[in-house]
Amino acid sequence: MRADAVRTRKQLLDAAFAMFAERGAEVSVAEIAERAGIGKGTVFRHFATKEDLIAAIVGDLIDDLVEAAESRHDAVDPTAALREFMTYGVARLVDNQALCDVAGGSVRHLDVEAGVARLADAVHVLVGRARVRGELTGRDVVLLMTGVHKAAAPLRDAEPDLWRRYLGFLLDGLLDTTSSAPHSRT
Amino acid sequence: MRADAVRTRKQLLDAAFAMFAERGAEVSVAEIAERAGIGKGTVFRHFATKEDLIAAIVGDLIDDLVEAAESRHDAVDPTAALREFMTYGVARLVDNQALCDVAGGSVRHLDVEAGVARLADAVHVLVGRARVRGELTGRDVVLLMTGVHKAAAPLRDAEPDLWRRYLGFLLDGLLDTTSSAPHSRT
Amino acid sequence: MRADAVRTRKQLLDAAFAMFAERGAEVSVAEIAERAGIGKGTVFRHFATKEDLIAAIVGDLIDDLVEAAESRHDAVDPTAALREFMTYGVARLVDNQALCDVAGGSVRHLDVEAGVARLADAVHVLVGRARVRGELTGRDVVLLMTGVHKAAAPLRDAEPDLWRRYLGFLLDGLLDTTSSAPHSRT
Amino acid sequence: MRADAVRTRKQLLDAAFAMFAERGAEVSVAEIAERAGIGKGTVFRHFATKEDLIAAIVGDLIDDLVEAAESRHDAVDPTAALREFMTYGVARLVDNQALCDVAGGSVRHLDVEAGVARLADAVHVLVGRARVRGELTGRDVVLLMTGVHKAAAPLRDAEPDLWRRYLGFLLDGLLDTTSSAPHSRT
DNA sequence: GATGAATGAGAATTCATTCAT
DNA sequence: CATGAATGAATTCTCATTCAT
Repeated sequence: MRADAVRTRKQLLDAAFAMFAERGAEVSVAEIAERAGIGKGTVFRHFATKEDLIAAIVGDLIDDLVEAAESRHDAVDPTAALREFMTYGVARLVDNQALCDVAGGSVRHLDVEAGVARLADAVHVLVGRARVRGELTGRDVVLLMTGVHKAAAPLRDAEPDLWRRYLGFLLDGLLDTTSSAPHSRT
Repeated sequence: MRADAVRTRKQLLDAAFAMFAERGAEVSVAEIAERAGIGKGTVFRHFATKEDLIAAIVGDLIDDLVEAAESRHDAVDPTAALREFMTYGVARLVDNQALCDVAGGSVRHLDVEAGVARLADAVHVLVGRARVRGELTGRDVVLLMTGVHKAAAPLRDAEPDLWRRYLGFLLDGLLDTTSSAPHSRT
Repeated sequence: MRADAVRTRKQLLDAAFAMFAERGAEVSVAEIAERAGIGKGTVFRHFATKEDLIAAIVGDLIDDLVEAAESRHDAVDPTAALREFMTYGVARLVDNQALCDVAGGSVRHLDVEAGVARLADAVHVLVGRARVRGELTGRDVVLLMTGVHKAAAPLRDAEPDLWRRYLGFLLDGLLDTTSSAPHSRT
Repeated sequence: MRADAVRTRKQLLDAAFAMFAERGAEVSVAEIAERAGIGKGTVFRHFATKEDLIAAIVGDLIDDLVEAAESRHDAVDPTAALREFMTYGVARLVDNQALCDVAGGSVRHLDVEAGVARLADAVHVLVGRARVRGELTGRDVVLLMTGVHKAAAPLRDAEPDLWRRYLGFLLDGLLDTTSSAPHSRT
């Protein structure tokens, strides 16, 4: 890909990211193109359909979360690592509210589903090492993160930190708190 | 209202309920009318706008939940009552998947907002009597219920009971478990 | 026709007259029915189509004007009579602004056309006796009256009497002013 | 603007002009698009709303009249100039029958109102120099022109030149005829 | 006879997508 | 390659008219 095409693509992704985050999937391609400073046709040159564009944006978000999970695979305190990861992840979702709302289910896209699967795997490793009550899969954690976000979303403007309280409730139910220093008794 | 009008209205509400539950507020009035076996114009005779129709559907759901909450106001075991109510409520949301998605906030309708406020009040009484950890309002409980539902929603078809596990996690974090027999120490 | 049917018809005509006068032909049959305190179906029992109803209303106006013209057929001062008639007629049109606006041409109805023809004939007699410049038919006078009304109509609210000035201009051009006492020199 | 877009726009304006002239503002955008041989969406690409389209059409007509008035501001015989202008103006209205009907007041559009104000000003200069009876503003002249047109409009097809007679009546009432040779007495 | 419930043909407008320039 | 002009299906909503009760 040529240098200017790369730049154009970045402008497009930045604009789409920002607008989807602000207003959800309802934003029109025309608005995104305008904000990106490019023509409508150019959007479709990069992404065959609007859904492909959304999938690309969501994909970037997922990639970021995968990295966040993997970077904690060798954490000294795995339970704290899981807690940190979930906090980080929900914060990301909150940043992208409407976008998540989009990813929540209305988007049925192969790339997204593959990304979610990768994320679930990466998180599963975290879960496996952490001290959690009962059975819990990486996929469970991913779903629960979206649940925390969506529970707090209606009041995002009024109480931007509400999700932290809700995540706290969940973590209290999920984690074996004594495990916050799991190796100390060895 | 005439007998045939009552029947038509019921057909309309049933169709709208089912389609909103399946596919959310995105379904068009035309589709609802077709499924109900009535004309487009008839929908608007019963509900002046599409939003009014949605509000009516959601309103019925909310009324049911309000009643479910109020009927437990004098429960002998208030903590169990809250648990029961939340279980009942999430089950109702699951029945109406996308509809909840609608109630979540995307719909801005006076009737809905009033209903949600009533529900929060009714639940607040339950919360006040139950043994819960820390501060918790009726509104928190309502929001958390939608969160549980939405977390499990993507897998509703594959694992219809997933929400029960997720609700269990939350309740573990929320309730003071010893309170399941609150009077035992008297 | 039974007595109550007569009463119903009068309510309908009164309501239709008032609403057409206020807001023109755009008012819906439903609104007229409501204002008349009768059912929509009853409107169509009396008038097969909305246009028939409009024609009836306009017809009443025309009948009134025909009478106004005929009552002056034997006036002592025919030129003054014509002037009076035109003043009376434009005033009637102004009362019914939007209605006239409707009758102005958009309505193509046999009854209306017949009424206008009768009116033109009745006015023609007036014109024939008055001292007017050049050729002038009854139909000309009728059309000119609507023209005066329509010229002033856009400012009806701001300057309710503007039409009197405009009618004055026209009469100055139309009438032989010395004729105000046409028989005095005999 | 691209060459093909210019052509499309012209087709659109021509079609809209003709159809508004024939049938007034009631014609649907769909019909205009069909007559222009373009898609419905293309109409809205050029004019955001139907009212904008109407305003554009009427605006062109008004601009033409403003120019016609201003070009006569320095006429040697001001009274003849006013007569000429009014003749020219009514002729333009006759070309656009229903369109004028639109401009008459039913359309409430900022651009149109501004244009009419400009026209009234330009005509006022003409009136100020002409020898007219009594008080007469530029706005009066504009309104009276529409009145002449509308009076004759119902018979436009049968007697296309009827408006000339009616304008003659009005001018006889309006103008001080001796002024047709204003310098003769010097 | 009266009623108002039901109808469905439009109307204006939006927007993802295609394609000529 | 990039552009934005053109498209037309889809959407919400209105209203004259019909007809079962």
